[in-house]
Parts: sequence; C-alpha cells; structure tokens
Amino acid sequence: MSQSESPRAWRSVLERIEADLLEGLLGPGDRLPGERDLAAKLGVGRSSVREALRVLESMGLVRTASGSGPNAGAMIVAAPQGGMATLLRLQLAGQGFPFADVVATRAVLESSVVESLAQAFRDGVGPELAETERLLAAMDADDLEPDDFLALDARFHLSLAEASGNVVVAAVMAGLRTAIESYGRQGAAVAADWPALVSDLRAQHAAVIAAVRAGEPELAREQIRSHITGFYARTHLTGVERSAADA
Amino acid sequence: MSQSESPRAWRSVLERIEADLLEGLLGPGDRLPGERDLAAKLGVGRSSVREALRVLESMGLVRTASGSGPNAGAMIVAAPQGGMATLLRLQLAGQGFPFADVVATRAVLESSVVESLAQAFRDGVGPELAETERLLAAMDADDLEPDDFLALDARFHLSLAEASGNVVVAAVMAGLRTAIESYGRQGAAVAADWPALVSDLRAQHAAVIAAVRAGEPELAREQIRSHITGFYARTHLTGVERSAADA
DNA sequence: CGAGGTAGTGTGGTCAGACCATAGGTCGAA
DNA sequence: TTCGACCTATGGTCTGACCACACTACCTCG
Repeated sequence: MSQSESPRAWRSVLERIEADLLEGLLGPGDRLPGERDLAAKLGVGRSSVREALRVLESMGLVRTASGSGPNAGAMIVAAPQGGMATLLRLQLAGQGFPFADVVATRAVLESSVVESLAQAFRDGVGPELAETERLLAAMDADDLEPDDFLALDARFHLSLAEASGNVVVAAVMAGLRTAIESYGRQGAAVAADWPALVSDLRAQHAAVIAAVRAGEPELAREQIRSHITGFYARTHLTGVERSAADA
Repeated sequence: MSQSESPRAWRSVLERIEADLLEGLLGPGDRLPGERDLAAKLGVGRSSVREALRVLESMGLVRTASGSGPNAGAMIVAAPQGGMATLLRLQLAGQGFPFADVVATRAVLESSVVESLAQAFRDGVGPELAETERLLAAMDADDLEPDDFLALDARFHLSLAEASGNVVVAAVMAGLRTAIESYGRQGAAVAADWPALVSDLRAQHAAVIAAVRAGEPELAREQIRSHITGFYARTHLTGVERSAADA
C-alpha cells in the first residue's frame, strides 16, 4: 500500500478514474467495476467510492443502474449537457452567476454559432439543417401551448449549435438555456401578450435561418443577438438588455 | 414518514438546498447545518447528505472545512471557476469534448471578450486594465521559465475576461484553459523553439491590448483569435487549427 | 494576576456492516 | 418447449462507530 497521502479518499478515487480515462483504459461505453470491488482495489471504503461516483454522475460522465445484467452498474457515458446544465443552474441559484451574464453568454455563443453556419453556407459547405427546419415547421402550429412552443424553441436553438459541430458550444448553450428556464421567472410575463410574442419569435427564427442560408455571417449574428436579448428584455423585465448588449 | 416518493435520497437533499438557494434562504457566506442535523431534518441518512454535499462541492458551490469554530462546516461560496474547470477537464478526459472543440470555444469566448472591451474603449467607458498591464509587464522578464510564463499568460487572459465584467464567460474561459492545460500535451512542443515562441506571444499580447485601447473591436477580435489558434497549432501539432478556425 | 498549556467539544472524513429494491439469469416443473 | 419461482449481483440507503482536526474553555503554574 503506497498510502502515504491522506486528504480526501474520494478525491483519490476520482483522480484514479480520471487518469484511467486519460490513459484510454476507460472510455465511453465501458463499465466500471462494482462499488465494492473498486473500494477494495483502491483501498478505500465503499462510501468514498460512492461519493466519487456521485461527482462523476453529476458531471455527466457516468450513468448508474441498479439490478443485474448488461445494463447494470456504472457505465462511462459522454453526456456533457446534463452536467453543464446542473452546474450552471446551481451557480445561478447560488448567485455565482448573475442572470444577465448567463443571458449575455448565451447570446455570445449563439452569435458565434450562426456566424459559423452562415460562413459555411457562404463557402458552399453548409450542413443539412433538416432537424432545424423540422422544428421550425413544428413551431408554426397554431394550437401550441406556451410550454410546448418554448420546448420546441429550445430544441431549435440546440439544433443550430449541433449543426455547427462544436459539442462544447452546444453543451454550454444547452446548459445556459436550461439554467435560465429552471429559474422559472418567465411564466407570468410570457402570458402577457403571447400571440404577439410568438408571432415575433417565428419571424425572428425565419430571419435567422434565411441569413444563415444566404451566407451572411454578420447579418445572422446580429439577428440572433437581438432575438435573444429582445426575448429576455420582453419577458423578464429586468436590466438584462443593458448587460446583454455589451457582451 | 411521508416517504412515498422515490429514488435518490441524495438528490432530494440537493433539490432542497437548491430550492433554499433560489428562495434566498441560503446565500454566499451562509453556513449549512451540520451533516448530522441536515440528515435528521431531511429524514435521510448522513451518507446521502454527504453525497449531495460532494456534488455541491465539486460544482464549486460549497466549501467544507473540518474542525470547529467560525471557519468550520459547509459554507455556501460562489466559486464557479473551480467547478467549471472540473467539469470541462473530466469531459475532455472522458472524450465527451474533443480537444479541438475546447480550443475553438475558448477562441469564441475570448474574441467576444476583447471585442466587448474594445467597444467599451471606443465608447469612452473602458475599464482600468491595471491588472492586465501588470501581468503583461511581468511577462516581459527575461528569466522566466516556460511554466511561469504560461501561468502569467493564463492570468493575463483571465484578467481580460474579468475586465469585461461577465463572470459566466470568465468562468467558462478559465475552465477551458485549465482543462486544456491539464491535458498536459504541450510540454515537449513548447520546448522546441521557446525563445521565438515567447517573443511572438509577447508581440501578440501587445497587439491585442493596443487594439482594445484603440477601440477597434474587429481588429482585437481577429488578433486574439489568431493568437489562440496559432498557439495551439504551433504547440500541439494536431488538426486543431482547422476546427478552431471555423468556429 | 497573567500566560501558557491542556482537556473538552463539535465538526467533517472515513470505514464497516447491514438491509433493501431491482433486474437479469437459472433451473425446475408443467 | 414454455413459463414461473428462485437465485444472485448490483446500486441505494441507513446506522453506528472511530479518527483527525480546530477552536473553546478552563486550569495550572509562574
């Protein structure tokens, strides 16, 4: 036992697993040993192993399942969006992240996404956008509840990020959006003039896509920015627009 | 016992604390009850409380300390950078985030930062940048080891993000940088032609700051982008430049 | 009377053991 | 052959115990 060090048994478990990940000994789809085996192998208690697994789970790196068989146990997955959403949501709740900064960051990332997409179309290598178009069409339905519309809207924005091909940007964007929505402030304000709002949103979405397909990076960028900042200025009634505009 | 609900005792603890945070019952600087008290109050075991606290700690929301007195116990803090760095590092290790996408995202965010700063200077409301200038001067020393230079460089970039005032962007940027460095691949490549590299980096930093102070958003944006993508293209010898360039 | 050491107390950190719920696998009976 | 009951391995949870640590209070000694 080279157990000369001391602090944080659970951290040593985390570091060991991270090292195995970097080493390539563990990868997406692989299953970790059972908690009891892992504890014995690493010379720590089972509870310490569990605490480390809990961190990995909350970060979106492992998925655990009870029972037996091929689906049981802790499996390495790559689900960054869940972990990112949890982190951003908690930091927002704990006042580590001001609401305005979260919205502003979303605007920054989405601007980059649509700029990149528009540039790709200008270069003649634009992606399919089939999923994006499908969501756009679904949002045209007349009988949508606000919650349903907003769910489609979220997937629309996410589909743009995924089309741009950068999974880090997509994960952060999805997390920011989730964090914003879990704040749950918009309900009342949204109801104020819903028909007019949804109509504007549809037009803005269409304009963004048109700019992207036309290969106009600067135009797409400005349109998505005003789309996002405008939405939160309209529904949250805070000083969001000021902070969002200068980021 | 109103224990009709379900799985994940530790998750119920997490949700309770998050709810208290949103409610304002808990905020930065406040201390949580002891683990034993919390367990009794929420009707769960102490180990479940600990698992929830471990998640909060890894997300940068609480800081725990043993012993007694005013500094002991679990305190609510707002340390988003630590949690963000952990998440990004783990996702990078677990192949959830391709290296190229991490670098590209850093380029996106830093471009936005310097653009925003340059715009502020153009509008005559530019911040002090005292810390930034100090770091820039420190990097001019001739006897710096590569590690020391890179540490100053990291703080330089972070100081820009902080000057822009968006803590979310600053936290993500710091996390991205930490994740990149923990990958630890650059050592060898950096040593190749260190004097020339450090000279170029100094010139690029100076050019970025000059563009910011001159109030040239587009120029600053392009310079920081080429600074970042150029550095990783030069030191990592991967296909980074391609993916980084189109983001 | 003051200074310094010492026992006390409460905190997180860890471990061991036990029990439960679940879900797949196994094997025997119809 | 088929289908049911049992078996087993897994994570999920709880309890109780002990340790290390740091502050507090008190007590002793100069």
